[in-house]
Amino acid sequence: MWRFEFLKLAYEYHCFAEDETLPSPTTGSFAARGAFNWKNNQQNVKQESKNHSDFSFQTQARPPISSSSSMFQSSNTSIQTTQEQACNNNYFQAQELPKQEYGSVQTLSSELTTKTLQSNAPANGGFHQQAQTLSRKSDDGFNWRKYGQKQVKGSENPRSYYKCTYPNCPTKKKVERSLDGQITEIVYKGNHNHPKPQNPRKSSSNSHAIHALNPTNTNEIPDQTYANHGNSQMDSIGTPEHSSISIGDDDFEQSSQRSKSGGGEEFDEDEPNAKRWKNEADHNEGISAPGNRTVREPRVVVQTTSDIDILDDGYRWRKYGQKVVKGNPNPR
DNA sequence: CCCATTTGACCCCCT
DNA sequence: CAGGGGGTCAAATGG
Repeated sequence: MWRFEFLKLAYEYHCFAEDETLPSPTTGSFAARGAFNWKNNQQNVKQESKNHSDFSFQTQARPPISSSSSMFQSSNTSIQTTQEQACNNNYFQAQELPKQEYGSVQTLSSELTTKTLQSNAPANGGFHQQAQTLSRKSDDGFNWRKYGQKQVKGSENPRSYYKCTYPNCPTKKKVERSLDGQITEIVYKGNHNHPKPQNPRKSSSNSHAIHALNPTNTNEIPDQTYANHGNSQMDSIGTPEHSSISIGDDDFEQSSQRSKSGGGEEFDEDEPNAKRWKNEADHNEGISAPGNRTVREPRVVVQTTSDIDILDDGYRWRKYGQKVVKGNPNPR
């Protein structure tokens, strides 16, 4: 059961989604990317795409029965495209906003850290197994291959690096796990340039759960479409990964141009992606917020700093109230 | 034998 | 300019 919550500067819009198949409550953030170089692990294929989006989220185990909460925030880092955000049954697009605004968002949630998640993560064995399957077995419907693991300074949790096994797919993800196996953070990089595999190789139970998602289910988690079909309501799965911003809509090239022209963070296409990803991750971490609320439904929060009141998510929103929330200078 | 994972080494961006 | 550190490579290992 997921609940998406769009926080929009002053007002808060709610879009509810329920999805029993989501692996765990997550907290995340978005960041768009510029060009990057992709090097295939086995073929050493250098591939360039001109746009690239990241989606990072921090996650915590969902108790076997009681569900916890989650939320992710869209970082307005450098996504400069059509400002589309959708919270619907199976598709989600984050909107791009000028980078200047990012700082405020970061400040807004800068204190929300992974540690908070960890502290609230249940330490039961059931979750451990879930965490194990989360990345290794493509519970998100995609196949991932682990290509590295490293101990990151400042965190005692090892970080694993995965890449999508689909040929030439640039998508990667980083998974950080706590010592007990709980996933504390996942950072997605790139858009899948292919549809979700019909039969995910290693995805058994989870994949079933994913496929069980009815496209007509209006409460499904935001979905990520692969780059070439950004606007399509393609077969979707309810995983955070699919929430990665489909800023590209059509293809990487267009997205890149948008990113550069939008005054956002400019990425040199020649720049190796390694550090870029690092920076993005930093951004994401800065804006990521933990989903540690003990509400029944995991909550997804998308924060934008757009000046317009209408969320360009393809849906119409009617403001039905405004309130000053304690501890928040901005009226809700 | 094939494929995925492990893991130490290397690359290179950032400070 | 150099060192730190994150990201990636690729040989070794395991299933």
